[in-house]
Amino acid sequence: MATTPILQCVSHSLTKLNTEAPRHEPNTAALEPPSSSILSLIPKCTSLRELKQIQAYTIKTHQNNPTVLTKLINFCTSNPTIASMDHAHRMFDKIPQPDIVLFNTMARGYARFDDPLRAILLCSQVLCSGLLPDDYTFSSLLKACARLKALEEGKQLHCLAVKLGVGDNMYVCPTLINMYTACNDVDAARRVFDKIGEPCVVAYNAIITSCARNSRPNEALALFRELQESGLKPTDVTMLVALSSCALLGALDLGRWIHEYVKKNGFDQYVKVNTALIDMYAKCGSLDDAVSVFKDMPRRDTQAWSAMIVAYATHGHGSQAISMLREMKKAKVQPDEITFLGILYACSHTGLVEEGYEYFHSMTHEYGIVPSIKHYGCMIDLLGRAGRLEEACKFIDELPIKPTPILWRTLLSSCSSHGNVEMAKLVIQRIFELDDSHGGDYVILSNLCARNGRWDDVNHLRKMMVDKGALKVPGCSSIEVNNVVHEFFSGDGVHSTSTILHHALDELVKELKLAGYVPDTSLVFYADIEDEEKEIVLRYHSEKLAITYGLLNTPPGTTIRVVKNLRVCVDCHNAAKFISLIFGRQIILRDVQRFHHFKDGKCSCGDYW
DNA sequence: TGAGGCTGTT
Repeated sequence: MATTPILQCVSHSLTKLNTEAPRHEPNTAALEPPSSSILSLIPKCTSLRELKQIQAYTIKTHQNNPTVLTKLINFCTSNPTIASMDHAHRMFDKIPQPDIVLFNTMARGYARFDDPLRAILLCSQVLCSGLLPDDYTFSSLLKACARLKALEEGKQLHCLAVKLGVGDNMYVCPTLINMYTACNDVDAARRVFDKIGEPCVVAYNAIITSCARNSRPNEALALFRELQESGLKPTDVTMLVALSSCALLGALDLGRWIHEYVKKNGFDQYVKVNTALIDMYAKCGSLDDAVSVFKDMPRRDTQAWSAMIVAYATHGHGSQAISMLREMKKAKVQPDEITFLGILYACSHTGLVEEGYEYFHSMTHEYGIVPSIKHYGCMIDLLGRAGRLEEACKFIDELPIKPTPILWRTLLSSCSSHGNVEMAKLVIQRIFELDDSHGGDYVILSNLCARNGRWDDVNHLRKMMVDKGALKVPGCSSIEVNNVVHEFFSGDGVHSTSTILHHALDELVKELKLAGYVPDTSLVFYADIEDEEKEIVLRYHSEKLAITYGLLNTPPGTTIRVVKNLRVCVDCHNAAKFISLIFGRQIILRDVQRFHHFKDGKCSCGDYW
C-alpha cells in the first residue's frame, strides 16, 4: 500500500509520545492583538488579490500575528474557489512557531480538500514538535485514518486520545465511530458508542450510519427509536442517515413513517432531506412515491435531479430517465458525473446503445466531465448486454486507464447471458491475471459451461476454486414485515420459522410445477449430484425463502418487497413470475443491480438483464 | 474562545 511509509511515520511519532510525556511549548509569536477591523475584513474577501492585500498589510502592521494568519488560512481552506491549499500552506510556512490551532486549521483544510495524507503529515508534525494534540487534532487524524482505512493507526490514536483525556470528548467520539466503521470493525464502533455516558445526537447519527452500512438493519432501526425516546432533538442529518438506512435495508414502512415525521417537523424544507426521500422510496421499490416527492420539492438541485434519474433508470424506465435530463437542462441545472452515470445506466438497461455512446461523448466534450471507472463500467455493460461482446472487449483494451477486475467481470456477465463460452474463458483469464480470489467468477463461468454440458470444465473450475480458497459471497435476501427486517440465506436453517418455511416452500414448488414451472437445474454448480438433489439446492435459494415468508406473513393481495445482496438467479426470476400469476401478488425484487417488478406472470425488466 | 464531529445521488 502506497500510504504505508507515511502511516509508519505517524506510528513512530505515536510510539515516541507514548513513551515520553508531551511538552507544551508556549507560543512565542507576536502577541500584539490584531485590530478588529482586519478580522472583520477577511470574510468579506471576494478575490485572491484582496486576500493578498490583507496579508501584506498584516505582515507590515502585525508581524505575522497568528490570530490574523489563522483567520486568513481558515478563509483559504473554506473558500476553494478563491484560494488554494497551496496558498494557505505558503502562509503557514511563514509562521516560525505555529501553535496547535494553526496546525488544526491546516489539517482540517487538507481533509476538506480530500488530501488525508497531507492532513496526517501535518498532525504528525504536531506530535514531533512537542505540541500537545487536542480534540481537534484527533478528529482530523481519525478522519484521515477512516479515509485511508488504516485500522491499526486508528486504534493507536484511540489509545493515545484516551491517555490524553480526550477519548470520550463529544467531538472525538463520532469520528472514532466513523473510523472503526470505515475500517469494517462495527463491534469496536458500537463499544465506543456504548461507553458514552450521555450520547449526543451526532453520536447517534454516527452509530446509526455504522449499523446500516454493515448489514445490521434491526440494530440501526432500534438505535433510531432509542434516539427518539431519549428526548434528544433529531436534526436534518438524523433524517438523512435514518432515510439512507431505510434505503439500504429496503424498509419501506419505516421510511414512510420517517417521511411523516419529516413533514410534521419542517425538515421537508431541506433539499438534501427530500433527495434522501426520493432515494429511499426508489430503493424500497416505490417509484410513484419517489416521483411525488420530487414533484412537491420547492427547489431542486443537481443531486435531486440525479436521484430521480437514477430512480427511473434502476426501475427500468430508461426513456423517462432521458427525458428528465432534457427537463433538467431546461431548468438550467447543471448535470454532474452522477447524473450521467444514471443516464448511461438507463441506456444500458433499455438497450439504447447509440444513445449511450452519444451521452458518453456529450458528457466528456460538452460538459468536460472526466469519465470515472464507473462510467466505463456502464459503457461495457451497455455494449455487453446488447450482445456486442467483441466491441466491449475492444473498449476495455483501449481504455486510458488500467482496467480493474470489476470491468472485466461486467463483460463476463454479458458473456454468460449471451451464452458465449469461448469469450467467457478469455475474459476470465484476464480477471485471474488481476484477482483469482473472487468465487463469483468461477460460479458464473461454471454455470455457463454446465448449461452447455461441458462437465469437464465445470469440475476443473470447481477444483480450482477450492485450491485457490476463493470464496463466494452467500446469497442473502431480506423482507420487512411489521417493521422488522427478516433476513434469509441460501439453504437457510437459521431463521426461527425455517422448518415451517421449508415445508411451505416445498408445497409452493409443487403448485408452481402444476402451472408449468420447470426448475432450471443446469444452474447448479455441482456436476456430480443427481438432478433431484440439484433441484433441492435451487429450491432453498434466499430469494425464494424470502418471497415464501412474505406469502405466509402478509395479507392476500399485498405487494411483496424483497431485497437481495447479489443478482437474482434465472430460476428464482422464473419462479417469481409464476408466483405473481398464481397468487395474484405483485412482487418487487431489488437485487444488487436493479429492480424487478413481477405482475401477472411478467417482469418489468422484460427479461433484459 | 482563532478551528470542529455525524451527511444523500451508481
